[in-house]
Amino acid sequence: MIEDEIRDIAGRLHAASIRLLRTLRREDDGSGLTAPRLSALSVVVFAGPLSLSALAEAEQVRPPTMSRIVDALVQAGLVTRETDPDDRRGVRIAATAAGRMLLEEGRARRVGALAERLRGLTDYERRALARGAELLERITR
Amino acid sequence: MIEDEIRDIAGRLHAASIRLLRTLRREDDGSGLTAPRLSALSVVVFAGPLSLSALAEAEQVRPPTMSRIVDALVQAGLVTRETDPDDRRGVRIAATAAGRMLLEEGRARRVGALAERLRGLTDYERRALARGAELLERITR
DNA sequence: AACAATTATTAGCATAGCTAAGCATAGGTG
DNA sequence: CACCTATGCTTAGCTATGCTAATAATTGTT
Repeated sequence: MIEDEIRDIAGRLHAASIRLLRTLRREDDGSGLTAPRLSALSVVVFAGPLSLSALAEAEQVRPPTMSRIVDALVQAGLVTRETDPDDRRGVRIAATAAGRMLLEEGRARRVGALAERLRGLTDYERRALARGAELLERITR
Repeated sequence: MIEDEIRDIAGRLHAASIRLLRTLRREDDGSGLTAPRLSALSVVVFAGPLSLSALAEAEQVRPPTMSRIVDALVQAGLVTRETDPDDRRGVRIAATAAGRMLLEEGRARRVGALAERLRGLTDYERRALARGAELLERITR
C-alpha cells in the first residue's frame, strides 16, 4: 500500500470519528453537567481512583484547571477528594455511587443513540465496525 | 444479531473514537489557536461560507458564543464577516487564504500522526479501518 | 403603516483555560 | 539532624468560552 493511500485512510478515519462524536454529543444535554466536568468524571469512573495530576494529564489540562473542576464534582457529590495516605502532598480522587450512576446514564444515552443507528446496518457491516473499533483500540495504546 | 451485541459494538466504537481523538488532539498545540476557534475555523473552511447561526448550529453553541469566536478569527485574519447582500440582517462568514492554510497545516499534523500509527498495521487491517470509516460516514449522515 | 418574526450583537454572569506564586510534604546531602 | 531542592496541589488573577436576557436592525405580513 502506498503512502498516499495510508494518508487518505487516515484522513477519512479522522473525519468520520469527528462526525460520530459530534453526533453523539447532542445526547449530553440531559446530564446536567458541563462537557469538561462530564469528561473528567468519566476518567475518574473508568481509570480512578487517581491523583489530581494524573487526572489533569489524562484530560490534557493543567492542574489548576482540574483542581477547580474537581471542586465542582465534589460539591455535586459525584467524586471524593482525599489526602493520599502514602504521600500527604497528593490527593486520591474517586467516584461516588452517584457519580458512577450519573455517568452510566449519560453513557447509556450515547451508546443507545449509536446502537439505534447501527440497527440500520447488516450484521456483516456491524462486524466490520466492531473490527474497526478493535484496531483503533490497538493503535491508540 | 441480538440487541446486546449491537449495544456492545456501539460501546466499543464510542470508546475507540474518544481514544482516537484524544490522541490526535495533542497535535493541536502548534496551531496557536484555542480548540473552539480551531473547530469553528474548520467548519468555515469545509462548509463555508455560511451564516453566523448556521455556524453556531454546526458547532452546537449559541449565536452569542459564536459571534465572539468569529470576532477573534476575523481579528486574526483567518475569516471574513460580511453582511449578506440578500438579507441584510445576516452575515456571510468565509475563510481567508491564511485561514485555509492554517487549518490545512493543523489537519496535516493530525492526519500525519494517525497515518504514522496506521503504518504498524497490515494492508488488510488498514482496509478494514477504511471500510469502518465509510460505514461511520454513512450512519452519521 | 404597523406589527410580528428573524438575525445578529451587546451586556452580564458562571465556567474553563492558562501562568505565576504560595504552601505543605518528601527526599536527598552536607 | 539541618538544610535544600523537588514535587503535588491550591490560590490568585488574567483571558476565553459557554449561557440567557435584552437591544438593534432588517424582513415580511397584515
